[in-house]
Amino acid sequence: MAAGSKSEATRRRLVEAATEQFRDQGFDRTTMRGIAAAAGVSVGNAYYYFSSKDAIVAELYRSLQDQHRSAALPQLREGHNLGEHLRVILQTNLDVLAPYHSLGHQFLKTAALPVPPGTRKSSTPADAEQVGRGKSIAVYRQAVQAARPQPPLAVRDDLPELLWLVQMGVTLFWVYDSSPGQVRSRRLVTNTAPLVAKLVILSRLPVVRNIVEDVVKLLRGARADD
Amino acid sequence: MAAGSKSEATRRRLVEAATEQFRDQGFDRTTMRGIAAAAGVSVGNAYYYFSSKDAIVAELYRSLQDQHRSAALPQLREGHNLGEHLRVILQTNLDVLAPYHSLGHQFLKTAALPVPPGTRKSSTPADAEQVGRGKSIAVYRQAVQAARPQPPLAVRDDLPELLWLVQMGVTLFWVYDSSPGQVRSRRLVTNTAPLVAKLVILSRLPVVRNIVEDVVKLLRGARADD
DNA sequence: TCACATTTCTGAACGTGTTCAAAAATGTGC
DNA sequence: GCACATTTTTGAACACGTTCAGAAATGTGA
Repeated sequence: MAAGSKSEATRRRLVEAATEQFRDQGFDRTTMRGIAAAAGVSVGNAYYYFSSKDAIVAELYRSLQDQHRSAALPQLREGHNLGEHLRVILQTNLDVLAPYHSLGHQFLKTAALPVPPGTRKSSTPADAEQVGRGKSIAVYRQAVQAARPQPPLAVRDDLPELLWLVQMGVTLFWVYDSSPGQVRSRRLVTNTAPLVAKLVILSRLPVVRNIVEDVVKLLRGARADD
Repeated sequence: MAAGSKSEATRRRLVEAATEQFRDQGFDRTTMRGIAAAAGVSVGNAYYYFSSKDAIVAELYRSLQDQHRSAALPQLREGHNLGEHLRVILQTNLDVLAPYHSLGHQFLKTAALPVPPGTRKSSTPADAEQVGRGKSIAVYRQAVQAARPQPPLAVRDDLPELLWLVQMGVTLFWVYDSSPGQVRSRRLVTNTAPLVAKLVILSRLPVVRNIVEDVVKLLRGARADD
């Protein structure tokens, strides 16, 4: 067997126990002692694999992001329009996240949003950004590429990142959506997708295109590193 | 003296001690024991006045919102254009929040965003919304009213709420802005204000107005109560 | 097999937010 | 002033996330 497979097994048991308890009892009622017990190890040992309770949540979020990608990508069939693609991706996102709605706030805190100030690791220059941002944008790049009709050239390059921002917004809404089953978030997706698609089409008009360009510039300026 | 003035004094001492420690040491390093000690009372007594550490943060946020209103309103001089007003309000907001940047995430969690699902108090039908939402929107109503030239009639009614949403977005950005002194948030404000103002002017054009109307409908639909 | 280094694991201990029974202080009707 | 209810205060106690010194298990080279 591969070296460290025993270690990997322990780690996997911890993740599985944690995932189950997070899903069934939410964040607060899930304790490190409970996770460790369910995984058959001591508390201290859980901390050998995960530096904090939040770190386990972050791992869970990463895994959900992967599930989302795997579920969404095969549905991006060539020839559908952009609105359809956007709707599918956003809905799949909510589907995957749904069982963990009570963890939503932790997802934001520990993974979805930029690193909170004060905590840094200066490893490689390519530092850790929001979890899965790059990969998520890649999904939208695929969605844009496969869409028929093709979005106007003027916005095509920036579109994947903008659509990812829309996803972030929807996810933010979902996190704080207290409606039963988060119906309101589902409705938001239903309504947002065609609206965004319409907006993309309209960006052929100079007025709209200029606005979009301004917004893109605004976001770039906000991201600039000094 | 008014009845309960001794009690109010204790409460005030707690708030002052907490505010100072939150400002100087941030959220985590401020302890309930520390707050209680600085206020000259026991831990348990602090919980007689505030049901949790978060509740003190919520109170602080409420007070900062009031400060923001008091500082922003007198600057809304008749005759300035909407972009100026928006810039002033947003900048004042960051000015007031600045000393408490390390509390930003708590602000979001406990006050700025809608109540997290699962926690409810069924008092009066008019339930507690986001802290100060109504009052904040009133500031923007005033800003719109005093602006010259007046925004197009088509969007004038919805504008205050939309501008408040912009403020929420900027605040969200600020919370997770790790640039020194949150310069990026300041720049975001500088760039956002004129862009929004330009957009408002453009909403005279049918295309743009329709988009804005669609967005408003979208947000109303998301807020609807089933 | 042995000696030693590294990885994995343990459980007690610390400081935290929060709760609670009961004490002290204050108010109220007479 | 006195009995009693109410408000205010106390400090011990609980469960939690996290840390840590060291024990056990596993790997490594001879």
